[in-house]
Amino acid sequence: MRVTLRDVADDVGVSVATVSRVLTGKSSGRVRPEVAADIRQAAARMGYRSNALARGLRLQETRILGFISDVIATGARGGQILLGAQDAARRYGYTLLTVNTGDDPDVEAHHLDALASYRVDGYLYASMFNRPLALPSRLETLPTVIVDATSPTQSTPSVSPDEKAIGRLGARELLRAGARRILYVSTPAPIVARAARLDGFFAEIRGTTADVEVRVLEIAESISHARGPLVEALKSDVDGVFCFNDLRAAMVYQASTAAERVIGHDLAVISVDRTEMLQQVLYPNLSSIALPHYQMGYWGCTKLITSLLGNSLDLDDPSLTDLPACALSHALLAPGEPVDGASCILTK
Amino acid sequence: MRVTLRDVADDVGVSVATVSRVLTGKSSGRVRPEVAADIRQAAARMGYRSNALARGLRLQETRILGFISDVIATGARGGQILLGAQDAARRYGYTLLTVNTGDDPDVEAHHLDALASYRVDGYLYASMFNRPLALPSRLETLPTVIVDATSPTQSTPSVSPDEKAIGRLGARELLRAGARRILYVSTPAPIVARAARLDGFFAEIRGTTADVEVRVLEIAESISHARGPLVEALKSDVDGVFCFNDLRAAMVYQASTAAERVIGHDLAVISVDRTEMLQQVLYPNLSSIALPHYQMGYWGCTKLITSLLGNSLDLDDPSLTDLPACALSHALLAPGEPVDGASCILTK
DNA sequence: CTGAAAGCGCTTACAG
DNA sequence: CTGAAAGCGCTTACAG
Repeated sequence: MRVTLRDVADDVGVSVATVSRVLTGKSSGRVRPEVAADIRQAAARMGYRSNALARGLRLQETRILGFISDVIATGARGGQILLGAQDAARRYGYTLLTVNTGDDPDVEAHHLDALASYRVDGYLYASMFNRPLALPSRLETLPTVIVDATSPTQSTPSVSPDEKAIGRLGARELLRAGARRILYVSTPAPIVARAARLDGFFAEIRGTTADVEVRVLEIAESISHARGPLVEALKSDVDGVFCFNDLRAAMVYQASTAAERVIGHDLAVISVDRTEMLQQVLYPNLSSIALPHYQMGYWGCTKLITSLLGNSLDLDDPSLTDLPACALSHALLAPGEPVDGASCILTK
Repeated sequence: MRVTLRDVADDVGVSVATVSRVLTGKSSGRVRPEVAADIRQAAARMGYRSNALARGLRLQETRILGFISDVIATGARGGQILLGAQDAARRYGYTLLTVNTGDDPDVEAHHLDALASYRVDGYLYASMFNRPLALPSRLETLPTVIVDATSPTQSTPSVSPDEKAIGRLGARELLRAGARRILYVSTPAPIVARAARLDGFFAEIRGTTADVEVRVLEIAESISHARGPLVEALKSDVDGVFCFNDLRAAMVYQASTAAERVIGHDLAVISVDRTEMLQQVLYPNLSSIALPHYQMGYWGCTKLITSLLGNSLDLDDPSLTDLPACALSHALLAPGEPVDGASCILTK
């Protein structure tokens, strides 16, 4: 039913070998140009589409990559990683077999079986947030790149956001906006980003000559618990707030009303995540440092493919070397001005 | 390098035919039980994993399904469709080849080529929001199910939310909470959901004996434009608000502060979408009707697979017949009480 | 109960 | 410049 090499060969009156040579671009100097043209034309006319299974079987190379994520493709951020990876894959003629484990080892095992069955050439292992992430042992010996996480043993290449740079950047923006008594709204969760952003933040503060006071407040993700402490903290003479993420920034917005502090006037606020929905909803617009999810996906996939092909990354390609931790922003702090970039951490 | 049927056969001392029979479950009464046991054991010991490419080539059936979406897998809601589809696929031994078109015809064409190359058995075509959606012509003759959209020509099976039921449900909840002067905050976008939810809403209102007044206000998605009209509207004697979606609900929350109306006290609010992030951020917790994304994905994928297998849907399976347009909810209107369900619209 | 053989659709070394 | 042939790893009708 589907048209095959054989069909095209019969139509033109040549052998399948010749058709194959022409259609895989191995014909220059090896097939008469007129014949090649005929073949290409017939293939197009007949709607020939090479069978990737047969090709994969023969070549022991499928050009399929397994994209494994915990619960990532579910959230908006994870979607961006997937998109970036997909764009990179497309560019090199690869396709992604996506799979979600829901952080369930049984589900993961099932999916790893499936991916192995389809003989994917390599794996992208994506995490829903930056953390040390041990690869399932079955993947340890296979071509794999970790995205938005790091290998605890450094044995696998990975891309993750430069959390310290994010902290630095946030501090810089608040200082630039004139803030001197800063509230740093953090998370109680012991994740990589908590410590690293705080480090970067203080590193930047120490580097300034201004007299700055910082208070760190950790709040949970539930507004009902966070509200009280936040209102309390905002009632003091705070003039700048660094928010660990947009969720907390949204809480700060709510609390600021109760504390009768006007954001953009009494208070400068900077946050991290650039959540689209909150961008549309918060007033005045939230200044937020974007995490480079798309870029990490793109970089991770390119890294994987080039290593599969035995090449190294093309460092002249700006999409590979220019990995900002943030791009444009509604700049509440200095309206109209975009917030600067900070880079990713690439291993190997 | 990879272990094959041949390897297992040699190890046990039988032919590949016999091994194949045992491993595909076609051995009962056709292979001696002891031999079968030996084979299974050897296969497990050697870590044999059947080659899906060879199988697909031989059987002309790959058990791969193409999951095509516009920009859907990028958002949180789209992720849920994908998850549901993935769970259904896994249950039947299928795997998903996911592809994002970004609403770009060239990208779509490229991906359709790729999916055709891999000889996927069928297609799931998912939309980022409920709309009439014409299938690319190449898919028209292939097994396809549309998810979160409807075929304008009714020629392709589809699942989409029962928007009217959502409108009805919202009205019912507001009435139950005692609201009598209702503000219906809609969207100016001419999409299916706008008209259908409004229809359902008014149908429900007309069915009540209470004396209810409704005012419809359409606002765009930008807080800076919406704020003025919303504050204005809320300053009147409104006692209930139906929000077209959570984004608008968040705007209503903001505006209510400026209008000095207290949500949960002066105002009952019901919304649609159940956006997780906003659930965590809005105070008091937002009552929001969830859209059945996971269920639509699950249903669509099951529908596709059963039609591929020549079966019809198993209507005794509750996960297929019980498709609520909403599930649990923080019920601001009547704290603690979950909001009822409303079903999906399934075609064919 | 079991095996030899054909064939799914490709690619490429080999021969001419 | 071109073709016949082998082989990737399976499954299954056919023969025994």
